[in-house]
Amino acid sequence: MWRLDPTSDEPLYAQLVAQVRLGVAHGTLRPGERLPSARELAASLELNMHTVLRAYQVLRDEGTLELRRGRGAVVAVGAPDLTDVERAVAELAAAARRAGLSVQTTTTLVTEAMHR
Amino acid sequence: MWRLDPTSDEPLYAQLVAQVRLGVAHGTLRPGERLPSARELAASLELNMHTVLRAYQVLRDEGTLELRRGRGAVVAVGAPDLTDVERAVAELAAAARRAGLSVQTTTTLVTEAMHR
DNA sequence: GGATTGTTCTAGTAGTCGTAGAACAAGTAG
DNA sequence: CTACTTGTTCTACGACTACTAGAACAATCC
Repeated sequence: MWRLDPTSDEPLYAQLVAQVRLGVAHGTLRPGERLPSARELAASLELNMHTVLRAYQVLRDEGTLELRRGRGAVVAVGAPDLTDVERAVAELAAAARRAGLSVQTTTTLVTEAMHR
Repeated sequence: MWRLDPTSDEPLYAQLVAQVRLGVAHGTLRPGERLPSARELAASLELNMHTVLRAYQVLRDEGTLELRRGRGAVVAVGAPDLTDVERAVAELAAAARRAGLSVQTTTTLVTEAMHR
């Protein structure tokens, strides 16, 4: 876990957010599991504490994490069942690849479909 | 077409890019069709020409548009068949909604699946 | 009580977004 | 050929975001 690409156009905090979301969605991170503290993770990734905290706060605001002083960041309860979702994702990825669509166009289509 | 939201956190040029991509993907914009010139579109949307041109250049770099001086922006050839893709998108949107996933988490899963 | 950890504050640098004006080059249309 | 259109390139500016940095504070854990 925690593979960051500093040259990406995606902000570092957003990369952290995405990886935690994927971990929770895939079951790699289970409800109740404790993540490294902001200072700890920042030190090991050679980032600033505020960068990590910003990611944690985004995840807290969307209900993925619970943050408490002294204890750190804990994965919230209520992990959804993703078997249907993962099958649908695989089918979509295959269809989009056959059609020659870019990743961006595909995600744009998904975003459009979910906003209705 | 051309519905922009200036209050969105998504940049204006990115909104233009997404709309052209969707139009081409859905067949609303057909290969060979001519888009408004950058100055023209900027005037009608009350934007700066550079903002529109930035969107056009992104679309040119990914092969969606062809830009030529004096003629303007033309949709490139090679529009894919999207029947399979659209069915897969609809199924994924439904599954993600049932699982309670956010739009962002869902698109993150799609991006991850297509990068393999 | 002492250590840990999130919270909040100020502050600085770098880069992006959007706007703005201008001049230029290549193509179109007459 | 001429006039017009259109994309290309350049500099410049204000506003905002991303990231880093240091410090002090408050709630929690052991």
